[in-house]
Amino acid sequence: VTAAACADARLARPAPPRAFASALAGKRFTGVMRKGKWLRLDVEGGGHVFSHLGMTGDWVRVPAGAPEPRFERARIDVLRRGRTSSVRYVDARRFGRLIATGATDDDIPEWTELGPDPLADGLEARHLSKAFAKSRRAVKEILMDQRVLAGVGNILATEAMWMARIDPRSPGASLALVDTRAIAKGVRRAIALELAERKKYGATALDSFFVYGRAGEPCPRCGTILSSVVLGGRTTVFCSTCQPRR
DNA sequence: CTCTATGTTTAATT
DNA sequence: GAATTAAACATAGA
Repeated sequence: VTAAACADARLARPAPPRAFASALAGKRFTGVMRKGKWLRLDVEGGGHVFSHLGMTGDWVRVPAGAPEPRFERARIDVLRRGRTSSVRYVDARRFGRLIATGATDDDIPEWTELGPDPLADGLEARHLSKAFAKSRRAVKEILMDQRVLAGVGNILATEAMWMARIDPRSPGASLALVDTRAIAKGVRRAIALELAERKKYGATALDSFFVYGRAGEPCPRCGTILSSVVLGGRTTVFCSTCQPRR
């Protein structure tokens, strides 16, 4: 591996620190794991590389020696079976993270504090009950809390609440066990549906959501015009008729 | 020019 | 101290 640009923190712009490159050069990646929106690569001899794509980040593979893609922030060239391939981290808005930890460091708090990943670890209503109990926060904000569930963001949370037929503003503590079960099922279904869509149409920007991004359009279930509110700084679309408040 | 955007962190306020 | 809210980050595209 050879690597250029970027040590840790915010994909620092001006003069990229050398730490990233020196932590990786000549090493081998020995494993990879995903948890929620984070990716963790194991580096031979200890240490990790952590990657989070933020809103607009992406890893793209380009032929060796290809010109630098627009918005490239970091580059990793890998020698494999005698051939060099190049992966570039591109991120227009720079909300992503790319962190190389030293051999003596291990996991970073952003990784350690993540809750269970619904896809990899499964999701039981029991787990959500604990997070909902005693909380007055809006249930959708709790779902998006990465310490509660890893990987559920605005799209999945919005879709899951619509599937569960519950107003996303409902306080966590107001939910009955049946509600919690419906929400757990909604999260699982929203993930399964999105994965199926991606399998079918590839990783291009998706638009096949029931309610996300559809404020002002009729609810696909009952025809009511979909409403929009802001929860935890995120636009939240829901149906005021078939998602009653608890 | 104005508004919004698939996410998280941090400061300020209640 | 806990919880909530606003602001910040940086840029494209409508």
